[in-house]
Amino acid sequence: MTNAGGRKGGRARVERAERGIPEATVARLPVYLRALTALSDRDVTTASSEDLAVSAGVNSAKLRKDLSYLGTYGTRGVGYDVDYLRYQIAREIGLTQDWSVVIVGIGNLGHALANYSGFASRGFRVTALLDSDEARVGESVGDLHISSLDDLDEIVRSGSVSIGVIATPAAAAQIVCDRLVAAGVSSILNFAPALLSVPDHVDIRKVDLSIELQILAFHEQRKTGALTGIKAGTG
Amino acid sequence: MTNAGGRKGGRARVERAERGIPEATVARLPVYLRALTALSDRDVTTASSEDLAVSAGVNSAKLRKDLSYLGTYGTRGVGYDVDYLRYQIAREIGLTQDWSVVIVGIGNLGHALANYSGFASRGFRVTALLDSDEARVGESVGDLHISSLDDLDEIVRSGSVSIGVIATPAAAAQIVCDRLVAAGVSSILNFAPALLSVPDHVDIRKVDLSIELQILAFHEQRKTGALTGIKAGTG
DNA sequence: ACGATTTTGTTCTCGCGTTCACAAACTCTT
DNA sequence: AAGAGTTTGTGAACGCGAGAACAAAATCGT
Ligand SMILES: NC(=O)c1ccc[n+]([C@@H]2O[C@H](COP(=O)([O-])OP(=O)(O)OC[C@H]3O[C@@H](n4cnc5c(N)ncnc54)[C@H](O)[C@@H]3O)[C@@H](O)[C@H]2O)c1
Ligand SMILES: NC(=O)c1ccc[n+]([C@@H]2O[C@H](COP(=O)([O-])OP(=O)(O)OC[C@H]3O[C@@H](n4cnc5c(N)ncnc54)[C@H](O)[C@@H]3O)[C@@H](O)[C@H]2O)c1
Repeated sequence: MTNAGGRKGGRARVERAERGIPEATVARLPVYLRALTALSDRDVTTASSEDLAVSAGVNSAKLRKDLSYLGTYGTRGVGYDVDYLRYQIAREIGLTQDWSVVIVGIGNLGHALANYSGFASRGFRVTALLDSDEARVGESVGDLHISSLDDLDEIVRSGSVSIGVIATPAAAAQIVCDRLVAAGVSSILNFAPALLSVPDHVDIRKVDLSIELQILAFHEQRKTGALTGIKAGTG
Repeated sequence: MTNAGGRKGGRARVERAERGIPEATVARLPVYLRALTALSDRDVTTASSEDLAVSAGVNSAKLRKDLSYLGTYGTRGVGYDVDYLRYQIAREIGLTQDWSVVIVGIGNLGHALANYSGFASRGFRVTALLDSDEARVGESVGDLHISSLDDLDEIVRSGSVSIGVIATPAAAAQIVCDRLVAAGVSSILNFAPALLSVPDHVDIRKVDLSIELQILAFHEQRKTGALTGIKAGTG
């Protein structure tokens, strides 16, 4: 009776794809990479999964399982060679090549991103800054100068740009996104607080600072037992 | 034989806590809030779970289940009253009160955050900007001027600050974090690419743009079939 | 008044991710 | 060379979250 509906039929036997790395693992690989770099900088040549796990802030079993998806790079009884593992993870992520990035919307946030040196050091090369505000076009930020959005197609094509960063107001985000996609960009990082729709072949990730603060506020409210709900009082 | 080890004993019967909202749900509440605000701005007074789900970019069953953790705010056969639901979610998150925020590290990113109007409109009030660089102290950014880190304790105490944002270089992040905690801040948003350790009663969230780009790069590499691994060639 | 229609709230099932636990594989000591 | 010690890689159990499905509850039409 509980199961009156149609049955689901046979279980879809999913052959473990040759290279099917779980999404949760992918998100941790950069963390491991950072931990390995830190160890390498301290001239540590070998590290156990426990050492690495501490550096990365995760459980050691999880770390070992994550690494096992990439291959068998450790030595039982010894641990992992720091530089070797670092290279393997970098290769897996795709950091053995440089990636060209365009930033669209060079306002407060766009300026900060354009000036950030931490991208280049991780293999991301900001090749163009775009803005629709004609007053801003031509202005220079760091090594680059701001180009018009109309040059997008040419820039993407000639610069092999595959990653686009959206730092425009929310109202413009979808339009900018569409233009990026049309120009051939297939990965997008969105800072605007807006829901963007993209074709299947395009990957999109969002960073929303307001949401982060709201999540903190939720827990903060629980901690302080502020169940009265009304307090505040900044006139 | 497979199960030779010690058994785990009785199952921990977890009474569904009166207010045990799953973390995944908490993370989506701000998204629903934004969707509701957008609908309200368009003078929509009532919305079904399907309408809302589309606006928020989630599955409608998931949305209904999420909302059911908060209470019974819908009407069967009708849907949800937009403004009423919006208030209930805001109250649940804790946005019926203002939250004071301090930003530490007023460099590229800190400036952008300080100038961002989107925080205030969501109930977050930046009450102080702190930097260790004496040359910067006194400089004004928007309405505020930059204070010395030494004033942290006084600022936190007198301003009821509960949320701290770290936008310093990674090397300074842990020290700054410790000082925030010592001053009484119990929620921290960290932009520095560093692993921070905090006491149990402190919540910490991180935003790491490099990690986001690396995740995009991983998928991008798969898409372009760039399995050769060696290419790049920026001299 | 009552059946048809709509839509919520909730139950159930499935799959993913986390963690424990341990055999296999390696090094080190004697 | 053999045993003791160490650490990886992985099988298995478990818990959480996603989504399908449906009964309950409301409105609408006649
Ligand atoms: N500044 C922050 O710290 C911060 C924090 C969180 C979220 N955000 C979000 O990031 C985005 C940018 O924020 P900001 O503070 O830099 O805003 P901003 O107003 O300072 O900058 C926006 C820039 O985008 C440009 N622009 C507008 N429409 C455009 C279009 N169609 N094509 C190209 N460029 C266009 C504008 O000319 C401007 O230079 C916003 O969506 C904001 O909500 C910013
Ligand atoms: N700028 C970006 O777009 C961006 C992107 C991703 C990550 N980040 C990260 O955000 C952080 C800040 O980046 P940024 O570009 O603004 O750097 P920045 O160098 O421009 O600014 C850092 C600021 O922190 C201050 N500072 C240093 N030590 C301090 C201390 N102990 N106490 C208080 N203040 C201190 C400095 O005086 C400076 O004003 C870095 O960790 C960076 O990796 C920045």
